[in-house]
Amino acid sequence: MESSTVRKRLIDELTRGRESTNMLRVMLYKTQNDRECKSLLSSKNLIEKILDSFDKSLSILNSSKSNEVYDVPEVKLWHCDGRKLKDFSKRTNTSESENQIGCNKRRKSLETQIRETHFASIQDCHAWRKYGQKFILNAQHPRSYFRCTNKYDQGCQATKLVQKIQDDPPLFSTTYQGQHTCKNLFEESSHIIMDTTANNSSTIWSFDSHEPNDKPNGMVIPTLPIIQQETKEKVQNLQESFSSPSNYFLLPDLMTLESFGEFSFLSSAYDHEHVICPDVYSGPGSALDMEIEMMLGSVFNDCFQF
DNA sequence: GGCATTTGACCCTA
DNA sequence: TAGGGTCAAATGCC
Repeated sequence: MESSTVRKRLIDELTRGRESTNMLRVMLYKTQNDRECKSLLSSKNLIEKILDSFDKSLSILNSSKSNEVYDVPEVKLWHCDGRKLKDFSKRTNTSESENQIGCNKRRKSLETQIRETHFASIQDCHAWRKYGQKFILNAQHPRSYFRCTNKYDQGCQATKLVQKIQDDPPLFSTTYQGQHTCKNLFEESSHIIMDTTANNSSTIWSFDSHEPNDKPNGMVIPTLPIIQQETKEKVQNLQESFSSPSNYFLLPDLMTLESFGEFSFLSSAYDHEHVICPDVYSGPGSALDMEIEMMLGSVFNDCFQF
């Protein structure tokens, strides 16, 4: 089969799967607040579609005799201990070792993880502070450096660097270095809010689509959840309990987003008084959401890197 | 005023 | 020595 055809089929199938997954997620949240569970049957159908997409994609891959033309990433995570790193950008005159981001040539020795996404990573739920930006040799866009905001008060050594590696559709590569050793107050706060929502179901999770053309590859980017009045007070109390104004727990990574100016459509939600990070505002289905996001989201994100 | 971001300079390593 | 990573003063925003 011709490589371009295979590629197109793969993208089509994966796109379908991704759209279905997003729809499923919306349904699950809807079901969460809908005691009648009307959408359960449709959810089952969606799951079948997703599985079908996966099966077809795998079938296409398996039926191809060589993998040299597809450039499908085989490794999702790369480490600095000698395991393979993916070519990070369109460098042409550099050696392979120089293409290994954060490795070999530089001082980094901490464990490194690389993720490529169509957005600048908005759901890791850690507060990051930008401490540098630099144009990298042969890179089209500057690389931004972030450290955990708890670096000094808790000694957290986690850092990440974000680089835009493609314009259309926007593609970012985020390299996480080191583990968070800080106490993640997001997790604590989520428990408080979970209890609240479990009792009164006053939450609205809005996943309305924006303009389709605003999103790369027709991705459905959910709008941020809005907390209604009943939870407002508890969130305010939560915010007041934070000891320092330097702890910007509300949508920390949107700052990252905005630093790239690519997702200004989120600004309205970002400015909303009661908007918090989706991972923070964890309703009863939040664990499932995280799993979906981590498992399916990362899979599809990686698959789109042809 | 306090905080985050920007940016030039410096540090460190291959 | 080149170049990526980090620091810290300057600047801007709220």
